[in-house]
Formats: sequence, structure tokens, C-alpha cells
Amino acid sequence: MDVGSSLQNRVPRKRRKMQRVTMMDVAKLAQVSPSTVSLYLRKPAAVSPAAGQEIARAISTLGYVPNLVAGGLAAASSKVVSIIVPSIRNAFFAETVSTLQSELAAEGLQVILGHSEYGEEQEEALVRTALAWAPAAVVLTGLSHSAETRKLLQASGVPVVEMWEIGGNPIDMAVGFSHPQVGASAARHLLSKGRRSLAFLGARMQEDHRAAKRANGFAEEAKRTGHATCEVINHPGAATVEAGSLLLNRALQQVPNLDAIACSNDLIALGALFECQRQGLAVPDKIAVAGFGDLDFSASCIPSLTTIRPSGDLIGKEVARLILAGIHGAQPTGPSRIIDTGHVLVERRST
Amino acid sequence: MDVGSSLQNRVPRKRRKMQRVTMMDVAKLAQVSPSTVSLYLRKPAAVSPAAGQEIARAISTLGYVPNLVAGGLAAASSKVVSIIVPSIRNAFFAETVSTLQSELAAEGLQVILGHSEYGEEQEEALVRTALAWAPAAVVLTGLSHSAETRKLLQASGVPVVEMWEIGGNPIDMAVGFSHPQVGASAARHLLSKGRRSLAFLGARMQEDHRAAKRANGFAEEAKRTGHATCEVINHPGAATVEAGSLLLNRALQQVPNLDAIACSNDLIALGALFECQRQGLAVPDKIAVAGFGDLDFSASCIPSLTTIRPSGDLIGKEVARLILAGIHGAQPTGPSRIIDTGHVLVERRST
DNA sequence: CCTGTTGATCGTAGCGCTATGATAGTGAAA
DNA sequence: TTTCACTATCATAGCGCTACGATCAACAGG
Repeated sequence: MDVGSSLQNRVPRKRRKMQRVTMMDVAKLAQVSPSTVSLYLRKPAAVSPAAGQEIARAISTLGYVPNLVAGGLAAASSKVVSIIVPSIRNAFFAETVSTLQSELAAEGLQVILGHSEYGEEQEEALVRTALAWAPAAVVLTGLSHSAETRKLLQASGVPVVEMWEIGGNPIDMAVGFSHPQVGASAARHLLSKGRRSLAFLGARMQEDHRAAKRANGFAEEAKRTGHATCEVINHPGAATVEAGSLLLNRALQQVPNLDAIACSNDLIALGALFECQRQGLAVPDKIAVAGFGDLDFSASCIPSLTTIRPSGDLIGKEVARLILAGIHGAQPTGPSRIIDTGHVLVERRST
Repeated sequence: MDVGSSLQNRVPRKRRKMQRVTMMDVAKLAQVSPSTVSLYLRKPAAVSPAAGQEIARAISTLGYVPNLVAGGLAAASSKVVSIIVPSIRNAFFAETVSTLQSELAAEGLQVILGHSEYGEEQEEALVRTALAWAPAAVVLTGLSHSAETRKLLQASGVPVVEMWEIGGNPIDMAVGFSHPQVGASAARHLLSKGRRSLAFLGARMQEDHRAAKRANGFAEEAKRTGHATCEVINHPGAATVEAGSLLLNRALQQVPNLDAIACSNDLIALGALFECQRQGLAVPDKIAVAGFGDLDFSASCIPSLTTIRPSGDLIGKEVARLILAGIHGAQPTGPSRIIDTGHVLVERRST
């Protein structure tokens, strides 16, 4: 043997001997090989009923919980979907994430959540760590991303779904609606009510590209018709009720004879509504108010709010559908990779 | 070619030869061993500056992204924290999850999100899959869980934080406030304003134990003082503005001379406020309205809403602090494992 | 010159599972 | 009988990384 450094004697230095129940334990108890247990867990139909019963019994008596980390490593793709939204505090995204989570959980997929806070660098960092999980899919919000983000995702080969916006060039798949069209719908509605001095009230539009696109669509449609004026007013902070009050006041200052406003968010519209009430401006007689989002309170406030419903639920469902279809083999190509969930204008008392 | 069983020739059947960049590739390029790269990634200070620079250069030229799945398997604990809330659509939890996610992300931890929808069985299933990820910690909402859930968590040895409620017996750690005390605060406030015919309007209290506890605290405080009546009214559906309108009407029917209401949620309070306005009931002259949550609109509505602020932000921060302290070694024991974030009554115009 | 100490680096055995063939076992077709 | 096709089961090589202990170089103290 080896003289000199005589300590070659390999002590099998065991690491923390976790007493975790493994698939091996289940296999032993069920008198089958680990492979069969694994197979049973993945495709129960592929093992004989007898063996299946034994395995099921063993699993329950041992209280076995499969280790998804190990599974993910071996399978080179883990059962997680990474979702990146600007902010979960935003009711729009909360709705979509909620639906998406439920749909994916039903298929055994976990959701990893990240917030970009409307920052492309933050988003890039999130995408980077997301990819470190070898996820089954990555879901992003909107179509605007840093070049590096696009590169990372494309190179990874992971399915990508961009949601809440269509009308651009998606990395892979997209589910959403056209924001300029939403703006245009709002403008057409207000014009159809005979309004001519319009303002669009938005928040954080320097970062929130989708809100900015709604504003553009609104302004362009207003101008296209020729005989209306339109001012776009931005609040640099978040879209809140408070911001709505401030924005309404600024609109009243800047736009003579203001007779209609459209807001990038129902919260802003609600703030505007309150401010009108405070100032004794009759809605809709003096000023018509339209919102976006159809949030919880929009049908119940006074007056009830005309708004545009983007159906965050539907977006969540469709995103889930695309992801699951991809996992189950059927890879759609062509236009079916872009889904337009549309928008609905809900006319109520405020216009 | 293969005659008979002459094919014993062990072809090293390689699996999908993923061309993923691995730590090995980085090590080769940087002329160090994989161990050193791993060490550098985990504790940069432990490798020499020269080697560190080489490694950093190699990482960036190769565009290496560490595989967290492999890391999690090897380390027997992954860098994820599983958070289970009743619903992310609820602004309270959205706020906490948002803060928590940001705090944890800053330390390289990912957040896996699950929704129990106020169901104990659902929660149990979520906990089960959560544990399958060998998470660094599990965060639950409230102190009420199935016996099996408690058992699973206790057996796993994973740090557990229960949030948004204290006053019971936590599995491990808890961050939140006392809901009965919130109810009592609201009652005392209304009583101090001379109100004597009270009602508590809540939603989904058969499932939302915390709302039910606020209701109890309110009713008991009201009765304790002797000279006030109190009715608790429940809406079986979700807490929405719409529900607030319905509940107010039921309260008006059931409680003669109703002069004050407390709501389990600001959305309900807002609905009640709107309904009062519709019916021409002056707030606070005829009816005082108090809410819970201090949501976005509460300071801006008409009249501005007296409410109780639970500070979901603070809860998120404290939960993050506990988790990070646990990871960084310092295991607090005793009372420091239960943190009371308190509540603040914000008096405004509605009472 | 030896010993001990310290700091940096390395070699390698797993972590628990899945994917890939291989291997038995069965019956039908030739 | 032999051959082939098909099913059920198994053995085992990784997946990419971390943790453990070993190793090595440099240097101080005796």
C-alpha cells in the first residue's frame, strides 16, 4: 500500500446524516426499487396496481415528502414558475398573480414571486436569479425590458410569457391587451358624450410604460377627431387616491373649461371623484370621469365609475394555459403565442 | 453489429449534455479548483484578492449563473422562503408580502407564494409542498392551523414564522398584533364619542378567524362598559365595498337607533360610507364609522375615515428580520420570538 | 532545524432524485 | 421450438453544487 503519508485510509466522512425519509426508504418498505417508486410518483399508470398499492402504503406510513430540489436537479428543470411584476400592491397584478398561482398550483407548480418596482435593472437582477432556479417558465410584466434581460432569457431556452401588454415584439409568448387602444376607447367614449376639453390623469408614467401608452392612445384619439383639446398630466409618485385629488386640481388649473377626465387607474379616478365632491363640481354634469381597472369600489362609489375592465383574471388564466400547454408537450407556434384578452368599457354614472 | 449479448461494452451513456455553464467551467478558466469558486461565491473574503479577481473575470466572461437547485440540494437547505397567505388580493397581505419579498431578496432569498383561501386543508397542502423545497423558512398567516400542519412543520425543523396575529401559542415565532385588542380599541373610541348603539360589520368571519376576533374584542368591550348595545353582523362573502353597503343596510334594520359602526376592513367601511351618503345619513352626526386597515383611500374619502392601522409593512420587516437572524446564526429564544407590532387608531372625520 | 500555526486552496463524497438503457417475464406469431 | 413485441421492473450514472477534511505554503517561536 502507500507508505509515507500513511493516512490515506479513507474514512468515509459522512455528512450530516439527515434522517429525512427518502425515496429509498419508501422503496425498501414497499419491496421495490427506487426507480419504481419514482416512476409511480411521476406516472402511476405505468406501474402494476399491486406495486402501486404497496408504494402508496409505504409513502403514507413513512410520511414521505418528495424532495423537489433533488428532483429539479436531476430533471434539469424544476417545478417552479417565476413571476415578476412591478408591484404586488397593485390590485391589477395581485389579481393576476392570485389566479395564476391557483391555476399553476393545481398542476403541482410553485410560484416564485419578484417585484421589479418598475425598474429595468431590478427586473434584470430578478430574471437572473429566476433562471438560477431552472424554472419551468418565466412570466414577466409588459414588453419593455433591458437588452440584457432579453438576451438572458433567450439564451436560457426557458419558456417566457410577457403579460399585461401586447402590440410589440414579445420574447416568446404574450398575453394581454393593447394599451393605446384602451386609451382610445376612453377618448371615444368621452367624445361621444359631447365632451371637448379633456385631460388624462396618470401616475408614474415616466416608469410605467403601459400607463404612458394609454395616455398616448387617449391623446391621439382625442386629437384625431379634430375638435377637442387634450392635456396629459402626470404625477411622479404612485397611483393613489391622494394623487387623484392632486391631479384633478392641476387639471382644473391647466385646462380651461375642463369637462372630462380619464384616469390611468381607478384609484386616481376615485380621488378625482372625491375632489370634485369637495369642490362642488357635479359629476358627470360638469365633469365626466372615466377610470381604468374596474376595481372593487368602482361599481359602488358615488357616482358609480365608468371604467375599462382589463380582466386580470383572464390574463392569469391564459398565461397558465400557455405555460401548461408548453409543459405538456404541445408547443403552439405562430399567432397562438400572442393572446389578446381585450378590454371592456363599463359605462356607469360618472360619464 | 451487436451479435447476441456481446454488447456488454459499457457505453458511458451521457445524458442530455447540457451546455450550461457550470462552476467547473469557471474554475477551469480562472485556473482554480471548483471549491475555490464555490467558496468565493459564498464568502468572497475567504479567498485571496488575486484569485477572487480571476474568478470574477471568469464569471463575467462566461456569463455564469449559479444553479441554486444544485446548491440547495448539496446544502440541504435551499435559499427560498415559502410564504402562505389567505389571499394576495387582500391589500393587507399584499403589503406585507411586498415588503417581505424586498427585504429577503436583498439577502439573496427567493419567495415562494401560496394562497390558502382561508382553508386549513389548502394550507396543509401548501405547507406540504413548501417543505418539499427544503426552505430556509416558512411564513404562515395567523395562529390557526390544522393539527397536521403543526405536526409537519414541527417535525421538519424548518424555522416557522406566523404573522398578523399574536396572543396564542405559535409553532415557532410570531409577528403581529392582538385582534381582540384592535376590536376593543375601536369600541372604546366609539364609546368615548358618546355612541351607545353599536354594530360590528364583518365579512367571511366563519373562515377569517382574525376578523372574528376583532368582532369579539369589540363586542366584549362594548358590553363590559354596561350601557351600550352591540350587534355583530357577518357577510358570508369576501370583504368588499359592495358588502359594506349590504351590511350597513342590515345593521340599520337590526339595530334600532344605530349610531356607530365598526368594520372589519376599510373596504367595508367605504361601502358603508357610500351607503350612508346614498341614504342621506350624515356621517358622523347620525352614524359614526370606523374601519380597519388604513387603506389607500381612507385618508382621502368623504368624510375621511377613522381607522386602525395595523402596519403590514412593519410586520413584513420584522418577519424578515427574524428569518435573517435565524439564518445568520443568532437564534433568539424566549419572548423575543414573539413580536407585537401593535396597532394605531387614526382618528379622522368619520367618527 | 523542527514544530506548530495560520490562511489559502484543493479533492471528492455525497445531497435525493430522474433518465436512460438493460433485463427479466409473458404471450403471440412464425 | 424459436423469435419477436411488449410490459414491468431494475441498476446506475449523473444533475451541479457544498461541506468536509486534507494539503500545502509561509512563517514564527523554540
